[in-house]
Amino acid sequence: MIEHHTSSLVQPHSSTGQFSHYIIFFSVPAGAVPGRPRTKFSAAQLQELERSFREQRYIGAGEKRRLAAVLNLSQSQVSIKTWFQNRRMKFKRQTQDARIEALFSENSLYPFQVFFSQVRSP
DNA sequence: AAGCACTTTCTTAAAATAGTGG
DNA sequence: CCACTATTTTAAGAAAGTGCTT
Repeated sequence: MIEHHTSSLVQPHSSTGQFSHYIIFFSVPAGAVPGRPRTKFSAAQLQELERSFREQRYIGAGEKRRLAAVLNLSQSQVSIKTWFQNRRMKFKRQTQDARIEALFSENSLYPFQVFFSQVRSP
Protein backbone atom coordinates (compact mmCIF):
# COMPACT_ATOMS: atom_id res chain seq x y z
CA MET A 1 0.00 0.00 0.00
CA ILE A 2 2.69 2.43 -0.91
CA GLU A 3 0.41 4.45 -3.11
CA HIS A 4 -1.78 5.67 -0.25
CA HIS A 5 1.11 7.03 1.76
CA THR A 6 3.41 8.33 -0.89
CA SER A 7 2.67 12.02 -0.49
CA SER A 8 3.07 12.05 3.27
CA LEU A 9 6.45 10.42 2.87
CA VAL A 10 7.68 12.78 0.20
CA GLN A 11 6.54 16.13 1.55
CA PRO A 12 8.78 17.89 4.06
CA HIS A 13 7.34 19.30 7.28
CA SER A 14 5.69 22.65 6.58
CA SER A 15 7.41 24.67 9.31
CA THR A 16 10.78 23.00 9.67
CA GLY A 17 11.28 22.00 6.05
CA GLN A 18 12.67 18.70 7.24
CA PHE A 19 11.72 15.26 6.06
CA SER A 20 10.48 13.12 8.91
CA HIS A 21 10.76 9.76 7.19
CA TYR A 22 13.30 7.81 5.22
CA ILE A 23 12.14 6.55 1.86
CA ILE A 24 12.87 2.86 1.43
CA PHE A 25 12.76 1.22 -1.97
CA PHE A 26 12.22 -2.51 -2.27
CA SER A 27 11.27 -4.97 -4.94
CA VAL A 28 8.87 -7.88 -5.07
CA PRO A 29 10.55 -11.27 -5.48
CA ALA A 30 10.40 -12.42 -9.09
CA GLY A 31 8.79 -15.80 -8.43
CA ALA A 32 6.07 -14.50 -6.11
CA VAL A 33 2.68 -16.08 -6.80
CA PRO A 34 -0.05 -13.48 -6.43
CA GLY A 35 -2.72 -15.74 -4.96
CA ARG A 36 -6.45 -15.54 -5.48
CA PRO A 37 -7.56 -12.05 -6.38
CA ARG A 38 -10.06 -10.52 -4.01
CA THR A 39 -13.56 -11.02 -5.42
CA LYS A 40 -15.94 -8.13 -5.03
CA PHE A 41 -19.48 -9.40 -4.68
CA SER A 42 -22.12 -7.13 -6.14
CA ALA A 43 -25.11 -6.00 -4.11
CA ALA A 44 -27.37 -8.41 -5.96
CA GLN A 45 -24.96 -11.29 -5.37
CA LEU A 46 -24.74 -10.49 -1.67
CA GLN A 47 -28.51 -10.33 -1.46
CA GLU A 48 -28.78 -13.84 -2.89
CA LEU A 49 -25.97 -15.13 -0.68
CA GLU A 50 -27.66 -13.68 2.40
CA ARG A 51 -30.97 -15.22 1.40
CA SER A 52 -29.34 -18.61 1.02
CA PHE A 53 -27.59 -18.15 4.36
CA ARG A 54 -30.87 -17.41 6.12
CA GLU A 55 -32.24 -20.62 4.67
CA GLN A 56 -29.35 -22.71 5.92
CA ARG A 57 -26.04 -21.60 7.39
CA TYR A 58 -24.13 -24.51 5.88
CA ILE A 59 -24.05 -24.73 2.12
CA GLY A 60 -24.14 -28.06 0.31
CA ALA A 61 -22.63 -29.04 -3.01
CA GLY A 62 -25.91 -28.68 -4.89
CA GLU A 63 -26.78 -25.26 -3.54
CA LYS A 64 -23.21 -24.15 -4.13
CA ARG A 65 -23.40 -25.14 -7.80
CA ARG A 66 -26.76 -23.43 -8.13
CA LEU A 67 -25.46 -20.21 -6.61
CA ALA A 68 -22.36 -20.30 -8.77
CA ALA A 69 -24.54 -20.56 -11.86
CA VAL A 70 -27.05 -17.93 -10.80
CA LEU A 71 -24.38 -15.43 -9.72
CA ASN A 72 -22.03 -16.02 -12.65
CA LEU A 73 -19.33 -17.24 -10.29
CA SER A 74 -18.98 -20.58 -12.01
CA GLN A 75 -15.19 -20.51 -12.04
CA SER A 76 -14.88 -19.86 -8.33
CA GLN A 77 -17.06 -21.93 -6.03
CA VAL A 78 -14.24 -21.39 -3.57
CA SER A 79 -15.29 -17.81 -3.04
CA ILE A 80 -18.79 -18.97 -2.16
CA LYS A 81 -17.45 -21.46 0.35
CA THR A 82 -15.23 -18.76 1.84
CA TRP A 83 -18.14 -16.36 2.00
CA PHE A 84 -20.24 -18.83 3.98
CA GLN A 85 -17.35 -19.53 6.32
CA ASN A 86 -16.76 -15.83 6.97
CA ARG A 87 -20.48 -15.24 7.26
CA ARG A 88 -20.82 -17.92 9.94
CA MET A 89 -17.99 -16.30 11.89
CA LYS A 90 -19.68 -12.95 11.58
CA PHE A 91 -22.97 -14.40 12.74
CA LYS A 92 -21.29 -15.99 15.71
CA ARG A 93 -19.54 -12.75 16.62
CA GLN A 94 -22.75 -10.78 16.43
CA THR A 95 -24.72 -13.18 18.60
CA GLN A 96 -22.16 -13.35 21.35
CA ASP A 97 -21.65 -9.60 21.21
CA ALA A 98 -25.39 -9.22 21.67
CA ARG A 99 -25.26 -11.54 24.67
CA ILE A 100 -22.41 -9.58 26.23
CA GLU A 101 -24.34 -6.37 25.59
CA ALA A 102 -27.35 -7.87 27.33
CA LEU A 103 -25.20 -8.60 30.36
CA PHE A 104 -24.24 -4.95 30.75
CA SER A 105 -27.62 -3.50 30.04
CA GLU A 106 -30.49 -3.90 32.49
CA ASN A 107 -29.29 -4.11 36.07
CA SER A 108 -26.88 -6.97 35.74
CA LEU A 109 -23.85 -4.92 36.73
CA TYR A 110 -24.04 -6.20 40.26
CA PRO A 111 -21.75 -9.23 39.89
CA PHE A 112 -19.09 -7.08 38.23
CA GLN A 113 -19.31 -4.44 40.95
CA VAL A 114 -18.84 -7.11 43.57
CA PHE A 115 -15.91 -8.53 41.70
CA PHE A 116 -14.09 -5.23 41.28
CA SER A 117 -14.76 -4.10 44.80
CA GLN A 118 -12.99 -7.22 45.93
CA VAL A 119 -10.06 -6.84 43.53
CA ARG A 120 -9.35 -3.12 43.99
CA SER A 121 -7.74 -2.13 47.23
CA PRO A 122 -8.66 1.27 48.72
C1' DA B 1 -13.03 -32.49 1.29
C1' DA B 2 -14.99 -28.81 4.61
C1' DG B 3 -15.00 -27.11 9.26
C1' DC B 4 -13.16 -23.65 12.77
C1' DA B 5 -10.16 -20.23 14.96
C1' DC B 6 -7.09 -16.94 14.01
C1' DT B 7 -4.39 -13.91 10.93
C1' DT B 8 -3.30 -11.23 6.94
C1' DT B 9 -4.39 -8.29 3.12
C1' DC B 10 -6.88 -4.90 0.96
C1' DT B 11 -10.66 -1.43 0.58
C1' DT B 12 -13.20 2.29 2.15
C1' DA B 13 -15.52 5.59 5.27
C1' DA B 14 -14.85 8.69 8.79
C1' DA B 15 -12.03 11.49 11.64
C1' DA B 16 -8.23 14.41 11.97
C1' DT B 17 -5.04 17.48 10.15
C1' DA B 18 -3.07 20.81 6.83
C1' DG B 19 -3.68 24.36 3.26
C1' DT B 20 -5.84 28.26 1.25
C1' DG B 21 -8.73 32.27 0.00
C1' DG B 22 -11.72 35.71 1.79
C1' DC C 1 -9.41 34.50 12.20
C1' DC C 2 -12.91 31.74 10.08
C1' DA C 3 -15.06 28.86 6.64
C1' DC C 4 -14.13 25.74 3.28
C1' DT C 5 -11.50 22.29 0.73
C1' DA C 6 -7.88 19.00 0.13
C1' DT C 7 -5.02 15.72 2.00
C1' DT C 8 -3.54 12.37 5.48
C1' DT C 9 -4.34 9.20 9.21
C1' DT C 10 -7.10 5.92 11.56
C1' DA C 11 -10.55 2.37 12.21
C1' DA C 12 -13.55 -1.04 10.66
C1' DG C 13 -15.18 -4.48 7.55
C1' DA C 14 -14.73 -8.02 3.89
C1' DA C 15 -12.33 -11.67 1.28
C1' DA C 16 -8.61 -14.76 1.38
C1' DG C 17 -4.57 -17.24 3.82
C1' DT C 18 -2.78 -20.41 7.44
C1' DG C 19 -2.75 -24.30 10.35
C1' DC C 20 -5.01 -27.73 12.58
C1' DT C 21 -9.16 -31.10 13.34
C1' DT C 22 -12.95 -33.94 12.02
